[in-house]
Amino acid sequence: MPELPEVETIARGLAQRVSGDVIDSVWLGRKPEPLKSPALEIAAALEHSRIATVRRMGKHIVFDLEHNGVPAQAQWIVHLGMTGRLQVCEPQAEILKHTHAILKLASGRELRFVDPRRFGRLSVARGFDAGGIEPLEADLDRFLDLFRGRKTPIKSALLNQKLLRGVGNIYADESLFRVGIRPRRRASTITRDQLGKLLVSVKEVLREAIALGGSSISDYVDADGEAGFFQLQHRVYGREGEPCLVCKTPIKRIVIAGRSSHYCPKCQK
DNA sequence: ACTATGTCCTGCGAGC
DNA sequence: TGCTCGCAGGACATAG
Repeated sequence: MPELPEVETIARGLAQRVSGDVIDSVWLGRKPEPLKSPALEIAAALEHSRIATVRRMGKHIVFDLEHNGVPAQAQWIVHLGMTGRLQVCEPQAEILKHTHAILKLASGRELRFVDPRRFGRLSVARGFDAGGIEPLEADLDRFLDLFRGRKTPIKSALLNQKLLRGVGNIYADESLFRVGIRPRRRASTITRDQLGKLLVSVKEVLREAIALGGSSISDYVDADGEAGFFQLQHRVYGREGEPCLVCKTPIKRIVIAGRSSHYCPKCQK
């Protein structure tokens, strides 16, 4: 479900709501499938820890922990996959289907991880490395380096988290539309000048989306249960057959690396 | 080393 | 109404 802007929105909301709170106890669903680290390791790292900060790295949510004011070695890492949600609620709130983890907080509230499709992952790490570079912090030289000699379609390269972290299917399509590059264009065939413009539009799209609280397609909501509004700004994503907002040509949908890809055949070369 | 493809899951809407 | 099909904000493992 969530890409960089959605994860950023969620992490900010969580930071506001649970920073400073202490994790009294942890319940993890019996099936350890959504866990990347052993359940016991996760529980041991979380229980009796104070949540110092909550922040985003790529599409990951990082909880920095501390014990008695001393920063802990371990960090709690949450990846929401396609359908993962973190909800802060009162203990009496109905436990939703597909709830896989419940953290009881000293404030009396609970932090719950809900994920119907189970693509999300919970883990603990030390000095977590999300791989790739942060698009919003990328400078031109490092951005150009990512694509040098790559024959893969530019869309695939943008989605590769080992190169660039945080861009997903929606924002890749939207960024490419804004610079007029077709998603199937081989990365190595794009000029420096065009890649420079691509970096500008990636940043632009991500910043605008964050400002609107992300894109809510079917069920995405932030930590407060609020939907985002960037879906209203989508120019190609999800608009197959509808007229291009610039030239009226019907938007095309093709499949690249198993992912739906939307573009305007006239505006994008 | 890089690239393309299949797989993991559940739920929903479209079409019959 | 009820079924089947295709599709979904992601990331791996595997094969070539």
